[in-house]
Amino acid sequence: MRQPTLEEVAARAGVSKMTASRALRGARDVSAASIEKVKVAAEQLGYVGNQLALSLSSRRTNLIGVVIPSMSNIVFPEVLGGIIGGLEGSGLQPVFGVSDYDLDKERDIIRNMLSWQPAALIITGLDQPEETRKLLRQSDIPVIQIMDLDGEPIDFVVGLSHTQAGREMAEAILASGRKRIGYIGSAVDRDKRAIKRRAGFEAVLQDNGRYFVSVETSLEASSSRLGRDLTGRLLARHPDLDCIYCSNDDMAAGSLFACMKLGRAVPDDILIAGFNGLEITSALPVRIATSTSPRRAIGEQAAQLALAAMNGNGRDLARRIELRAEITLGDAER
Amino acid sequence: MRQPTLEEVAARAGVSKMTASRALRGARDVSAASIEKVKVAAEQLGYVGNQLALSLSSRRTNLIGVVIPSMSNIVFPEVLGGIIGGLEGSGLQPVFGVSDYDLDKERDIIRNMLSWQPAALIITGLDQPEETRKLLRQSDIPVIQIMDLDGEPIDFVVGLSHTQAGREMAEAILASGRKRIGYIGSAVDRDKRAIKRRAGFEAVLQDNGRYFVSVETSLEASSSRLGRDLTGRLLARHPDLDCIYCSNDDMAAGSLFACMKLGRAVPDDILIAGFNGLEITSALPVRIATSTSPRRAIGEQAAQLALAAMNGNGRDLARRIELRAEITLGDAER
DNA sequence: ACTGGTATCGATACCGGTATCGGTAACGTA
DNA sequence: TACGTTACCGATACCGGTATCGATACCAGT
Repeated sequence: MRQPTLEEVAARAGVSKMTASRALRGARDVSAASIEKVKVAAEQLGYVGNQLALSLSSRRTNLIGVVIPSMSNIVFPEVLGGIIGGLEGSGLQPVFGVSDYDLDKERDIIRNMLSWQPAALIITGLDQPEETRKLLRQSDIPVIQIMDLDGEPIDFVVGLSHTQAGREMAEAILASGRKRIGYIGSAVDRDKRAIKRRAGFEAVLQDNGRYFVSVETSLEASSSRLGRDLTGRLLARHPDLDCIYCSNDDMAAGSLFACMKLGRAVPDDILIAGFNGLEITSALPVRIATSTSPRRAIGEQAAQLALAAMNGNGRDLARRIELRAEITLGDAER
Repeated sequence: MRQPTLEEVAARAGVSKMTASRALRGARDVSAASIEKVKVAAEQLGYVGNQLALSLSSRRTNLIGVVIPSMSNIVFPEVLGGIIGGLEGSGLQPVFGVSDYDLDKERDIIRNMLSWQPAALIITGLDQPEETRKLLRQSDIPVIQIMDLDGEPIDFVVGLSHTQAGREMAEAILASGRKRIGYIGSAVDRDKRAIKRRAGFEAVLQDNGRYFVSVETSLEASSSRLGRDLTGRLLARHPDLDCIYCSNDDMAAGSLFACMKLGRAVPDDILIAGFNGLEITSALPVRIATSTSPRRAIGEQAAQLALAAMNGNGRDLARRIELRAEITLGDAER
């Protein structure tokens, strides 16, 4: 009554285990007649196969480990969608883990994944501590770090420079004539990439003899609610701001809603800028500025890179793929 | 230079493979001295372990297969978050698959997952065709269907009645005095649960001698942009609507934005109703109606049910856990 | 008739762990 | 002293597949 094994399928088909194995895998050295018999037997028994045995025996798995920091920020599920898409038809199975932006947790997840002997690993960010990096180097499989470019890659990296994204947004905003700029930030202790964007933004401000007029941050994860609340506080203290740079689009949406509630005209009176280019920004009644991160493309490219690296052409592969975030300022009427 | 095996760890520690295995697993029948030696050896070699061999040999895995229809609708990542949370500390590893609302794809994913011998399976919805159900029954592992309650469960089910949710929303809306109600729908061929909500809603309308004044639907996946566009069309034809029921909150947000753009007062002039209770609805400058689906709770309960069912107490477990969506009409000023 | 090649198949040895069970040493007890 | 118990350990047999290699049968060519 258990799941039937290959042995049983073979017995029923009147051939050896080995022949049955070959028949089901479509390998050579089997007669058409045998293939037919085995397929019929497998069908009748509802044979499913055992990947554990397969992988152990053949010493390769079809697993790709993927570690992301969060599930509640839609950006990462979108990256996963890209990875799944990029793996489509390759026969590879992604396995996910969520680190909650916790580097210790990330290490544990990676260790756990390695014990499944994955064919490759895709992890988020470049900020892994030495212990994790050692684990990854020892494992001797392709490691692809995604999302970020600012840092020292282990192996392959696909992403964008967040410092640069912050810098470009600052330049665009300054060019548009905004002068009194505030900042609201979420998860300021954990979200390394938001920190880099802010740093890039502030660097440009400084180069132009400016600085953030006011800053409101929180340890909480980003959300539109948090964006709304921090904006409320920011504007209570500094009603004269003409721009608010937000750690991401969730925050920016909330910031916009706070402005609407206060009767502030966006973007004429005050410009709201975020990051990611979430779908919702294209439906809002007024435009906010954002840089559209190529998150789906990052997933796809990472998946394809993983495939290529597994197939041995590791030598002549680009070890660094830079994708760019595209800025929309939203000053213009659509 | 390969990953070291248990054999090598044992050799280095000067004990047998078996003793090393026991030491690392914390099993009994090993002296403290041996445990120490083995742990040191494992540490020195950077031993990671091989789950494939472990699972094949012990005939049990720590895998829980999870199939969801989409990654781009934030609701499902949130369910996954709940599942991950519910599994925390149990040593179980969730493995995800995304079906894109495609039942054939779902079957293939399930077949693939079964070949990994998971300890349990969590799948979305109750609308699997017979072929898939047969596969699941044969597998002889606990199967937990989530999100929905309207249908015939295979084994366990955790969710809510979408028909009921639609019905309740209709009742609340009618009770608030709305009379001319329109509907906008997304993915109308695939999103079975949205279909059920609409059916429940319409049933109540009918009971009250009413009907949708107008309906706009699309095959596209739900998005705020689609909600905005469909609302635009709806109001162009029927400017006198005093309520729009949307297939979900993404659509409802877009619908709201369209109303704002048109200068319609929400909710006084026109009420927008959605489903899910997405985070964003709590930050909007005006309130929209929604039913908050207990999606994280569904994930958590499903995970706990899976744990319980695996541990053999299958007999005396609730086979059906009903959670309820909580309605917020949003008429009241907050 | 003999040789070599091709197509097909199966026996055997793994893969890297764990389950099981029997063996040995040390210790307590009659 | 003999015996039973307990603590600890390792040999062996798997788990369910695949890799590898040799065996067999059949055919064509000389």
